[in-house]
Amino acid sequence: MQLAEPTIPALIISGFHALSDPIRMRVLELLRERELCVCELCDALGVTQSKLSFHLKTLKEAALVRTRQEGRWIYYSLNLSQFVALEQYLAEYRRLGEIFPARACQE
Amino acid sequence: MQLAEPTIPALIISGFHALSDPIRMRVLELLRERELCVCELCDALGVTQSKLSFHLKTLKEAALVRTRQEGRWIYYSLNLSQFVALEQYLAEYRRLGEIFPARACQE
DNA sequence: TAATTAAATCAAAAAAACTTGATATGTCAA
DNA sequence: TTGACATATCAAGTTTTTTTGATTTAATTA
Repeated sequence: MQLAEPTIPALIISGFHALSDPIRMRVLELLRERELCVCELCDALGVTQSKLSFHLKTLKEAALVRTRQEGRWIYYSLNLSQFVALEQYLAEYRRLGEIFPARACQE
Repeated sequence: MQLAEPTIPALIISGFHALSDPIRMRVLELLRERELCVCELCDALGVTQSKLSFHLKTLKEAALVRTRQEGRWIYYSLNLSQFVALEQYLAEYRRLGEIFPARACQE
């Protein structure tokens, strides 16, 4: 992945990138219910530990998840504030629509 | 890119993927001002026509932009409804935070 | 301490995304 | 018509991302 323009924060780009993979999306959807450790996620998703670890790292680097250690387990949970940050980035576009509403009758 | 779970619509995945590249992001930011034709975007971004065409196709397949032909020019503009769709997908996660607020004093 | 388990890391292979330069397509103007 | 221009497409090469299997690290239990 190439470097972003200064105007586009790296966490925004890496956040959207993290959201663009089905396995990672499924991880996030599972974490909506509650925090889960890696082996629970492995079981639920039916993917190898090593593969999952790769995707968890991607999610963590994008700040979409947090981790917490308990004994030898690492529990993953959602970092909602980063979801909000991405949502707000998109919301900037919607505000535009309110300023310049699409003209009717133009396709 | 792998196939998504049935629960995750393809346009959501491809939308986030389209948003994960700096060139495409810059295109979208330029289009916030007004619709632009390909050559205007080329000039503004300083990228080759062929490269830009590749990225525009990605954006279009993700339904983030629309096109309109005028003579030999193709004008690109934002498709705000798809931005809203992505925003709403993320907003589902925020709703969660309201239901299960993060406990204070925990890291 | 030795064995076991959870998870991360690494290197190599595979797959996907992106770039490049050339060519094709369609539109307009001379 | 012919030529010029705007854009899309294509094939080849390059880079990045993802997968795989093996290994490592760290924590726990026997």
